[in-house]
Amino acid sequence: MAGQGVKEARPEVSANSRMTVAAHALTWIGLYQRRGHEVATSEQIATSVNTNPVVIRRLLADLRKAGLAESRRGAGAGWMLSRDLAAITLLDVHDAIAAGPIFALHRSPPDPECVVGHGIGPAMTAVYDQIERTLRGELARTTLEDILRDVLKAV
Amino acid sequence: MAGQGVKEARPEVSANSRMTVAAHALTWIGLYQRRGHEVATSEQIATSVNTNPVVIRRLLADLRKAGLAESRRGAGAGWMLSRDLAAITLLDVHDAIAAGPIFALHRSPPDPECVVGHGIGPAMTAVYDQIERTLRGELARTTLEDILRDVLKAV
DNA sequence: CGTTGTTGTAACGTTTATGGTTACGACAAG
DNA sequence: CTTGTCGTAACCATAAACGTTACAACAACG
Repeated sequence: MAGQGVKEARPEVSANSRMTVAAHALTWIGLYQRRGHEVATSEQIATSVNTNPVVIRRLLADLRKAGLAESRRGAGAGWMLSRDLAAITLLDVHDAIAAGPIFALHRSPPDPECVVGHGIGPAMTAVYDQIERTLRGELARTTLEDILRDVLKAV
Repeated sequence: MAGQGVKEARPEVSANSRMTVAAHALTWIGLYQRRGHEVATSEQIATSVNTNPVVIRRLLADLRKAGLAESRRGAGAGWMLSRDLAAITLLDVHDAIAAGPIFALHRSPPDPECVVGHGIGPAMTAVYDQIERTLRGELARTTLEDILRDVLKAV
C-alpha cells in the first residue's frame, strides 16, 4: 500500500447509552420505591449511574413526557414511577427517549436521473422498515420487571 | 413550566447512511457490469450517490477488505464486484462497514456497590445481544439482487 | 414567612462519528 | 511519457450526546 498510514482504524464506538441509562434509572426508582421510599432524587440515581444529576433530570424529563415517570418539586422532592415496572416495556422506554432509526437514507438525495439513484431509496426503506418493526417487537417483549428480576438474580 | 424554552426539540437525526451508500454503490457497480462494462469509477458512482468520489473510495476500500469488491489501478482503472449481487447479503455489507452495535452500555461504569448498578450491565447485554442476533437474521435475508430487482421494478 | 432541598432548564465546553474537500503520491495502460 | 484513476493523508464542518456550572422556580417545614 501507498501510505501504510499510522492513523488507520476508523473508530467504531458511538451507539446510544441513553437506553441503558433510562432503564437503569427507572429500575432504580422502582426498586427504591418497593423498599418503602416515596421518591428518589436525581442525585441518588446519578450516583448509581455514575454521572451528573443534570443528565438524569434531562433524561427523566423525556420519560415524564411519555408518561413513564413523575416528579415532585420543592423540599423533599424527587422522582417516582407513573406505573409499575411490570407495565413498562423497553419499547416504551425506546419511544420515550425518541431514539432515531437505526439506518438512514442518503444525506443529500441521489441522482434522480440514474435508475439506481432513483429507486434505491424506496428499496432500502422497505428493508429498514421491516427491521424497525422487528426491533420494536423485540423491545416490547421485555419489561423493566424482567430487567429487575435479572438484576436481582445476579447478586 | 418555568423556562418554556424556545430551544426545545432535542434533534434526532443521526443514523448511519453508510449502509445505504454501500448498498447503492455495489448495486450500481453490479448493474453497470451487467450492461457490459468492465469497471466503474468512483467518480461515476459518486455522481449517482451525489457525494464526493473520495467518500466512495473510502467506503469501497472497506468493502474490498471484506472481499466484496475489487479495484484496479492505473489508467482505465475502477471498481468491480468480487461476486455476483445475488451472493451478497445486506449482512455481508453490514459487517464489511464495521457498523457498531445499536445500543451501548454506560459510558463510565455504574456504581458496583449498588445492586442495580452492579447487575444492570449483564441484564441489558442479554437483551441487546438478542436484538443484534435478530437484526443480523433480518439483514441476511436480503441480497443485493433483491435490492436491484426492487430498484428496477420501480422504474 | 423565611429557610432549605430539589427540580427545571439554559448555556457552554468536550468528545466522537461521519461526511466533504483538497492535495498528492502510486500505479498501470497506451 | 502522458494520462486517468486509485490510495490515503490532512483538515474542516456538522451533529449527537455527555458533562458541568449556574441559577430561577417551587414547595415542605419549621
